[in-house]
Amino acid sequence: MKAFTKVMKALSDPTRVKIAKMLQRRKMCVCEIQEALGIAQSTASKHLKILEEAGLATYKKDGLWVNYTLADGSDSPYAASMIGNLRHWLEDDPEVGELVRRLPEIRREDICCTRTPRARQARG
Amino acid sequence: MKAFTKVMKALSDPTRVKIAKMLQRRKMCVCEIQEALGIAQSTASKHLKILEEAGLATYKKDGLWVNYTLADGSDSPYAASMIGNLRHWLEDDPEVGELVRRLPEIRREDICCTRTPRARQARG
DNA sequence: TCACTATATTACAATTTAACGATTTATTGG
DNA sequence: CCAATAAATCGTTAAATTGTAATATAGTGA
Repeated sequence: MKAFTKVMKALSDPTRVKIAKMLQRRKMCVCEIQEALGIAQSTASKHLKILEEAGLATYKKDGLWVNYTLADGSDSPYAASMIGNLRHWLEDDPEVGELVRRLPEIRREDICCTRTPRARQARG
Repeated sequence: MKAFTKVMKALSDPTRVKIAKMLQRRKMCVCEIQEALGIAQSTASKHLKILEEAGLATYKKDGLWVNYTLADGSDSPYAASMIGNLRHWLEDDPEVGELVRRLPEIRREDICCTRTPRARQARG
C-alpha cells in the first residue's frame, strides 16, 4: 500500500510531474532542472529525491554532477506502469510543451559554471 | 496537468485507496464506508467527494442514501486508467484483504437505522 | 592540502491536508 | 408542517507538504 501511495504522492505535485516529463526526454543534472523550472536548488534536489524514493527516477554520479534519469521501473511495478503511461500522457499539456521546447537551451555548461566570479572570469 | 495531479492526489491517501478497493467490490453508502473504516461520517463524506472530483467515483441518490460506486472512467482518461489498474493492484495487500473479508458484514440496515432511540425501538 | 563547486541536508515559514465535532441540507413518512 | 435521518458542509486543530536560505558534504584540480 505504502509503495503504491508513494508513487501517487510523488506524481501529485505538478513540479515533480514536469521533472518527470523532462527526464523522459533526456538525463539532467540538478542545476539544469533548477534552471528549467526557475526554482531553488534545494527545491529541485528535494523533488528529485521524492521521485527517486518512489522508484520513478534514478541517478548516476559523474564527478560533481549527478545525472538524473527516469527509472526503468524495476523498483516498483506501480512506478513502472506510471512511467509507461507518462510516455504518452501530458504530451499536449501547454506547460510541459513549453518546458520541452526550451530544453535544448538548458545546458549545464551555460548554467552552473557561470555563477561564480572566478568561473565567469575564466570564460571571459 | 491539473486533471492528472488530481487523480494522483486522490490516490495518494491510503484511506481513499481503501475506499476505492471496497467500491470495486460493490456500491456503498457513506455510513457503510464510515463503519468499514472506523472513521467519522464527515471524514468519509469528504474523501468520497475527493474521489468523485477526480473522476474515480460516482454516486446515485436513493432516498436518503447516497450510493457510491467506482466511476466508469468517462470523466477522465487518467481516472479510467487507474481504475483499471486498481482492479488487480493491491489485491494482496493485507489491509485491503481484511477490509474485503469484512465487507459482507457491513450492511446499512445494521448500521444507520440502529443509532437513534426511535429506530432502535422500531426494531425491538 | 586548499579553493572551488554541484548537490544534499537542515531549519524554518507558509500553505495544504486530514480528521473530528457541530451544524446544515435534503429526503422521507406521519 | 414536523420529526427523523443520511449525507454534506463548516470551523477548528494537528500533521504533512512545499519552498527558501543557510549550511554541510563530496568530488575536482592545482
